[in-house]
Parts: sequence; C-alpha cells; structure tokens
Amino acid sequence: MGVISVELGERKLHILQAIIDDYIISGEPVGSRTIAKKSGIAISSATIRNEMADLEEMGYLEQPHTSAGRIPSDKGYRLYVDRLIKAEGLSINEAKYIKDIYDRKTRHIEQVIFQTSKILSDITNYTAVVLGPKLSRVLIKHIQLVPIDAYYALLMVVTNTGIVKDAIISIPQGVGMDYLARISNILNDLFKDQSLGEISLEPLIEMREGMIQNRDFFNSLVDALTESIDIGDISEVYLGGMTNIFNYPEYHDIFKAKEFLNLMEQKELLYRLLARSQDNGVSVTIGEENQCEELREYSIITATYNINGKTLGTMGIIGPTRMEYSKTISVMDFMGKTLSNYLTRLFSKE
Amino acid sequence: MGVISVELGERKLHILQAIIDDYIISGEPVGSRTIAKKSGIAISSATIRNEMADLEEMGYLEQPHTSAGRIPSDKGYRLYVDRLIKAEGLSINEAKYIKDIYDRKTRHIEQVIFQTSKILSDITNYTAVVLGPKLSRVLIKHIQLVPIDAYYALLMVVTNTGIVKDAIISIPQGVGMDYLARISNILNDLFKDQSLGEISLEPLIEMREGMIQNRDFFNSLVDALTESIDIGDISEVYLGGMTNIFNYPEYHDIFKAKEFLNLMEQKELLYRLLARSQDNGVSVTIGEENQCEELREYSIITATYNINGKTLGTMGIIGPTRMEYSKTISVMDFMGKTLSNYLTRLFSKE
DNA sequence: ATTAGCACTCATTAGAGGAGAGTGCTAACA
DNA sequence: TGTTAGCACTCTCCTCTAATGAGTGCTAAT
Repeated sequence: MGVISVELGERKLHILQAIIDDYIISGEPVGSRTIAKKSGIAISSATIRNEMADLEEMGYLEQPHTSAGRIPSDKGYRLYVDRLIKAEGLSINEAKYIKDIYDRKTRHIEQVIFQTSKILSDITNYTAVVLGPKLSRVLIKHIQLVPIDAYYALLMVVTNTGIVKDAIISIPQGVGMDYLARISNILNDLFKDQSLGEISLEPLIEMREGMIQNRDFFNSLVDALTESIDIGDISEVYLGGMTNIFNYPEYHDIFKAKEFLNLMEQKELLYRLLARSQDNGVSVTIGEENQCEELREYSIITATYNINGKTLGTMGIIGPTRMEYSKTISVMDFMGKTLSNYLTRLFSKE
Repeated sequence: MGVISVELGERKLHILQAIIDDYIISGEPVGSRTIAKKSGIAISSATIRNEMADLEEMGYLEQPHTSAGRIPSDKGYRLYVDRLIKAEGLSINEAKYIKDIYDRKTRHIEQVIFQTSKILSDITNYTAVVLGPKLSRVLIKHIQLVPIDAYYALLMVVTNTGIVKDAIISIPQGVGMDYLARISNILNDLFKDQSLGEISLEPLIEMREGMIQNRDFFNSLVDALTESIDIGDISEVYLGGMTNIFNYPEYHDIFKAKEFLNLMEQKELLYRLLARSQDNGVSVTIGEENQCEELREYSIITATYNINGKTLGTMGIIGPTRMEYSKTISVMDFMGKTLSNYLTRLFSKE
C-alpha cells in the first residue's frame, strides 16, 4: 500500500478529501462544479472532472449512474480515515457535558455503562453499543453462601467491579449455618483474587469426589458457579439511540430500517461484533471490511475501556459508511479514556 | 349504552362484524360488494350500502373519502370487542410451544419475564411489553450485611421472587464482622416478611437518633435501603418484537415508525401505561381511549400475572387499532394464567 | 323493504415531456 | 503538456395529464 503516495498526487488527495467531506454531510453524489467552488484550490471543474475519472479508475470513487456525481467507495473511505482526517477535538460544551454526567456518582457499574451508551448516541447521532465488563477479566473479591431459609441458600460472588452475581441453590436437610460458613471459607480460599477467566473448578470437583454426604449440594454448587462464569462471559450489551439511523435519508427505506433494527435486537451478534476488536485504542471498520454480511453498508468504530490499564470492555458506534469519521473517532477516543479514568478511580482501591 | 341493542338490528351487527373482520386482515377500506359476497347473508350490495350508511351515521364506521369503502371507527372496534368476538382458543401447537418454553426451569425470574415478552411478540406478531414484578408487592425474605473487605460491605435483600437487590456501602473503621452480623439480625427482625411497599424505615431512623458512633454508616445504610426500594418500584420493563410494527403497511411511513420506536425506548412511559391497569384479567384499550396522546392510533391489550393470586405485574401487547382482538385477547388470557401458574409453582413453597 | 342501474367521485397509475445536474470529449489555450 | 471552455449527451426527477377502476349515493322499479 505504500505505492499509494506515488500513485496519488497531492492534488488528487485534496480533491478526494473534498469530495468525501462533502458527501459525508450531504449524502448526495458530489459533482465537479461543487468541488471547484468549495475546495480551496483554484482549478476549473473540467480539470477536476479529469482527476475524478482517474480516482474512479483507481477505485476510490464510484458513480451511481453516468450523469451523476461521484460517491466515495469503501476503499476511498479507508484512505480518508488512514491519511486524510485530522483529529478534531471535542467542543468545550461536549467535554463538559460528559464530565458532568460522570460526576453523578454511582457504584453500580451497569448504570455507568448504560449512561455511556446514551451519551455516545446523543453526541454522535449514531447508534451506540457498549459491552459490560468482560467477566473473564474481572477479579473475584469475595464469595459467600448465605442461608435464606431452611431450604435455600444464596451463592454470592462479588467482583472488583462491584458486580454481584448471585444464584439461589437448594441446601440439603440438616445442613447448618456453620457448615455453609465453612464452605464459604473454602470457596474464598480457592478463588479469591482470581479472575473469572482463570479460575478452574477442578479443586472443587476433586473435593466433591472425597465426599459421601451432600454430593447433591456440591453438584448444585458447581453448577451455579459454572453458570455464573459461563453466562457471565457473554456480558451485558447496552444499546443507545437505535432510532438514530432514521436521521439519514439513505435509511428512510423501511426494509433497510427493519433489517437494521432486527440486527440491533440480536445481542449475541453485537457482542461478537465488538468483542473481536481487542486491541486497545480506537479502531475503524468500514463497510465491506465487516465480517458480518448484513453490516456491509455500515461502518463501525470501536474503543476499549479499562481499569488500571487492564482492558475490561468495548464500546462501539454503528452508522452509515458516510460517517463523520473525524468527529466520531475523537469522541470514541475521549470516551474510552474518560470512562477508564472514572472506573479506575472508582474500583481500584484494592 | 344499553340503547345499542335497540338501535342496532341483528343484521347491522352482522355486517359490522363482517366489515371489521375483513379490515383487520386486509387493512384496506371494505366495500359493499366484498361484504355481499363474503358475509353469510344473501343480500345485495345495495342493501348493504344502505346499512353501511346507517352504521356510519351512528359512528361505528368511517369513510376515508367519498368513493372509498368503510373502515371501523374506534367506537366500532369497541362494540366489536365487547359484543361481537367469540373467544378463540389457542391452537394445540401454540399451547405446546408455550408450555415447552416454560418447562426449561430457571430460578431467575428476570429470564422468565424476558422469555414471556419474546413469546408474546412471536405469537401475536405485535410488540410486547412485560413489567417485572412490582417490587412493592414482593416480600422480603432475608436481609444481610456481608463484609467484602476492610472498607466495604454488601447490603443484600432477598425477596420471595428470588430477586436479589444489592448495594455496596462503605463501613467505618474498626467495625467488625460481629457488629455487621448484629445489624443484620436487627434488619431481619424489623423487615422480614414485609412487602417492600409496606415497610417503613422509621424504626431504623429512630435507632440512628439514639446512636453516637457510626452515624455515617447508618446514613448510608438508610440511603441504600431507600434506593433499593424506590428505584425498585419502577420495575424492569422488557420489550419484545419492537420491529413487528413494520409488518403492518399503515406503519411503513418512516415518521410513524420512528415515533413508535422512540416511544418504546421510553421505559417510564411504558411502565406508566401498563401499571395503570391493575384490575385482574385481560383489558383492552382502543385508540382514542388511550390517555397517552402519542398512542391514539394504537390499541393496547393487557393482562396481569400473580403468585398465589396476589397480582405481581402486568404484560401488554401494543399494535395497530386494527388488531386481531379475538386472537390476541385469548393469547393474553392464556399467558397470564400460564405465567402465574409457573411462578406460583416456583416461588410459593414458603 | 330490497335491488338493479347509473352517474359521479376520487385515489392511484402510467406515460409524456421538460428541467436540471452532471458527465465525457474535443479543441483551443498558456 | 497540463488546463480550460464549450458542447452534446445521459439520466434522474418532477410535473402534468389522461385513463382506470373501485366504490358510493340516489332513483326508480320490483
């Protein structure tokens, strides 16, 4: 790809940029006259037409039909994102708006994540998806079996993100509080300070083997732990601004709209979509680059958040390929950092 | 309204029914010829035209424009629902489908409620809203303060529906496990077996007055309890089949669709909408009967579910006024009863 | 009271024509 | 050789018109 800079002269790049900038705002094919007037350089529309024809041949532009202007191809957007956009800081108002919201303290991380999805969709005007903390990355702080009544006890797992997983399990006749307390201690000794991803239930299962009494109880205990770890890993998915897609005329078509909304209802799909991008920082996927067939007309921008530098989860923005990349990338970068700071402050006093 | 039966002869009723039956399926204004052919009675279209003119004058029908067929008015639908529909049982397949899903046991009531919303929207092809258990109706089974580490403890409230509300509160220096256990016991004595709606924090606040040490701790305790009760009452709202509205051509308009989806995103609105109908059994609200301005073009059918006959929550279906009332009412009735049975079996062994 | 017949209404559809935006090409120009 | 003005051409979109047809209301006959 290093050849690009040879292929593409300064002027071509400038024209490509002008076209994409215009198309992102208008959504309409861009003609040579428009560029001749708006772009800084003083060249005639005829010259620009020649350049545009070249750019089309190289695959950066497309033409919906013969007598229309040009629209960027996915390859065009890729070049644009990689080389043409300049970082665009958030406005003071926006930064303040975000900070203000995070100032309302909660210790409920779900609330925070939910808020984040709302903020993202509000600011960007696209659809936001935020994954809750990937539970395999989360540390166990405390496990306890709490008796509720004669028949049931509550298995409780508290993590360093303040999340509490609980499961109700039935206890056999004649098991007393002291017994539960003993088991609690054992569980704590076994699992404390391990991450949910690392822990192995082996020792517990071995223990069970040695037992004659209360095997049923141990079974349900193992089951409950397994479940809270497994189910846990497909972490929560929070969606914000689903209907924002209607703001863009190319999705006024009812079938496209329905298709999109149906995708957004499939939490597992969204999870897979975001969970993949594990690299830190902001990453951009444009149109056809998407693995997912149905999302070939959308772009996705993701960022991660962490506690103490340890990546915990992902947030994403989904919008049309003619997305305001510059603005959106800045927002994602800012939000990733802000959320990470917030969470670190909140949950890291070990 | 008793006059109706005088005003409306047998034949008018029959015609009205035929028109509504047809319109519910087709969504197109119904003409006299259609009725003459389809409805059982052998009358000419001219006669039916006369009857239709009468029905329109009485307010049961409307005419979109002079040379179109008739469509039912909300008043017409009301008459239809109250007097003309016959109960329509579920098909064996449907009943089986539902039973099968409820057979997969979970003790997580949220899961069950979520499933319910999916089932409802799947079977009816409308949008389903299900409210989680109204927490004011739910009984406290157990309260406990569990120390997590030197700085924090977990306040845990277990209810008879298996829901666990938890809050992390910070504990003052030098407070030991035995102290927390003592407080736990006090809380249990005070609140056990009361419903969240009934309990008063008065005694706790009084206790605080008598204290010199640890006032801060008591404050956060009271706060946490207050919060889990208050926030709790706007119970969870589960939505299923949001995009089902797109199945009906009259909502292919992008603005209507967006308006609808925006409404569905407002959980509090949905909560208020359903929480109102507290009477047991199925209730139907048609078009203009809706309090909510924006829902004047929709009909809502609600049913309640209970544990041991004690009403816990509400489920609802939202769809166009030309809804398949007969079918939907049956489904709601069936689901209300099925869910109640299921929950009763699951949570009532006191 | 019912119905056949007919004139009338109005939404919907298809087609024709014109306007406008934009292109590619050619020839002239610096 | 790169740039530009000019022009014919293409294709979409809008508007206008006419035709179609479903459905009505009224009248007169049964």
